[in-house]
Amino acid sequence: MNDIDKQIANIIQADGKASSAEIANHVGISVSSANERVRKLKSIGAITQWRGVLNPSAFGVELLVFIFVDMSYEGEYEATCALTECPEVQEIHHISGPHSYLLKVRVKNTVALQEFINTSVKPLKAVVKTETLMVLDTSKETTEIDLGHLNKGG
Amino acid sequence: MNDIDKQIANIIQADGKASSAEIANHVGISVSSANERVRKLKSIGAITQWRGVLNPSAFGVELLVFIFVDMSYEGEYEATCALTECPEVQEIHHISGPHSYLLKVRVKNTVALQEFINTSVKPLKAVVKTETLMVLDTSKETTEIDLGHLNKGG
DNA sequence: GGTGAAAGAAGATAACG
DNA sequence: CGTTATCTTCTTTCACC
Repeated sequence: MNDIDKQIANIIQADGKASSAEIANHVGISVSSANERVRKLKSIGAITQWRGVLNPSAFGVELLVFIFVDMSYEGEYEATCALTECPEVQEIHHISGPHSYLLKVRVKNTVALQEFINTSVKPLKAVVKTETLMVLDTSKETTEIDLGHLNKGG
Repeated sequence: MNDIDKQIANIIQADGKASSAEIANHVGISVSSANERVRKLKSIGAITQWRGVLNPSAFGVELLVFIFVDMSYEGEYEATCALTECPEVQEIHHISGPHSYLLKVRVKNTVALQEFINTSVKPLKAVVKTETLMVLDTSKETTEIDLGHLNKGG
């Protein structure tokens, strides 16, 4: 994992459709070498997947919310497993602070949100309390990580 | 935008490397038709981009945090613009409730977090207060949206 | 909208320097 | 690690239903 690998990863995380030729040109190596590096980055789990990103509202999914979920220790594992299975749940984070978990959830509308909370969250044994934050507007949303100055702070 | 389009979008959001032939097979149309539908989904903005997803820890980015940012109205726009430019910031959501904004931020470690808050957040005029939630563990993280039962709740 | 065929581009593999 | 050659696969385009 040297600087060229990071450059390649950076290209791919910005454009999943970048061809091997484009990658090779940008980092200044041959196509076959670029191919080999991408293969290796994938095999060691540095690049985990390729995805198309959809515009939720184009599919009628208009609501984005974050939900704090407070859980008791008993049944915690089962609860997170159940939540993982919910297609509306995009992210599940175990967090520090007064709340146990933070969920990122996308649903069609408030009716669907109500239904999700009532049928998929509240029935879980471990769930003690929930607190929902409605997102009014999202000005940035990317999966890109900062590979620009990895020496920062370390 | 019919059912076949949604099926195609669903395949692509799960696997950005799915070939036209694979897509065509799965939805039961010809390769050229599948291609045309993908082109159209892209042109109408239903599919916004293709991305490779990196494993942050493979690149030394070990910390994920959510930061509540309270802002005054004055300078709010400039502040969000400035935050948008920060590579550490993956998401910026304007939210309801006592806090103004919720940021999703990835940095190398606590030192980098400290530096980010001190140099990129606190100096912004509109920023009144911040509250940082540390993520201890992430059990699910995807960009996929639920296209399975779009009639839910509507 | 959909199909199938053909030409061009890109990917994967292997031998060699 | 780069080059070249080869094989395979995907994409794009076009004429046609």
